[in-house]
Amino acid sequence: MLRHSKQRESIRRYLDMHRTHPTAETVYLDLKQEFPNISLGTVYRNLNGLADSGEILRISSGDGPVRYDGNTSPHYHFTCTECGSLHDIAIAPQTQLNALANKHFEGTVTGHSTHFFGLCPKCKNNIL
Amino acid sequence: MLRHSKQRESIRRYLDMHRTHPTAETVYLDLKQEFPNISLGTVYRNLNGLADSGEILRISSGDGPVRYDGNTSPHYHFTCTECGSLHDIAIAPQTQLNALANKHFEGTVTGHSTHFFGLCPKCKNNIL
DNA sequence: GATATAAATAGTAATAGTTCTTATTTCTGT
DNA sequence: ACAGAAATAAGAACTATTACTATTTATATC
Repeated sequence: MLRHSKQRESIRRYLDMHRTHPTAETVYLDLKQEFPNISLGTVYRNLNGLADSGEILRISSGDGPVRYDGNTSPHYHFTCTECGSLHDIAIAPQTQLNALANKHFEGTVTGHSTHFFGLCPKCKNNIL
Repeated sequence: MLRHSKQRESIRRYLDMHRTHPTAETVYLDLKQEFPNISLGTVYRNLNGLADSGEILRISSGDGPVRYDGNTSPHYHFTCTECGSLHDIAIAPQTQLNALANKHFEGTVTGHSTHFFGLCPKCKNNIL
């Protein structure tokens, strides 16, 4: 039986208000203002629970810590190879990729995860 | 100045002969037959060096250890959500994704990494 | 071939990110 | 109010990887 907790509610609200793709560590440090005794384990447990139930997204660039996203509407992500910043890319789900992959694979492809790389707007202009 | 080493040569050869997408740990344990004193650090250093110079590929599914691939010809990868096995998917580079992403992003998208998920042939048949 | 030098190694410590364990606290149904 | 179950805080443990350092090894030059 799932029970209410102030901490989980606060984590959910944090992700809903901040569209900064924070790490567990960032959420933890920020929520310490509200809950001085909150523990990192609680943040991880709840972030992963929320992600498992589809209320938030887990973003992994393949490098560095996992980031979380309160925006569950379909979109993709981008990491700047220069400064490491993470951005949203508003393109529709590329479901044709799954279909294409299925044609070339004996198993069943049900999904994919695509992460883009390049230069963010800031770094694009700061190139010396 | 880059110098020859028996260990690096053996690691390169291992990746060239085994198309099993091994982890650094697996390469380490297997090469111990040939070099009983080889160290895990040496394996990591060389795998990463080879990947940086484009001689092998680094594969990250976003979960678990990095895997390495001696097959540098363009292809994609798939992880079975049931058993965790990793497979090749022989589809051509989807460069149009970068173009599409660029249209919806202020920065410059130069590449992407796509990883597929689903059921491998074995697990597809073993569903009880 | 001997030798100097810089690169690579083995062995191990250290780190980053995350999960696990346990005693305590807090929900919530009765 | 209270019992039982779920969630928590605190910290230990774990996994994957990188860093450090003394020693070994490759290779350019003599």
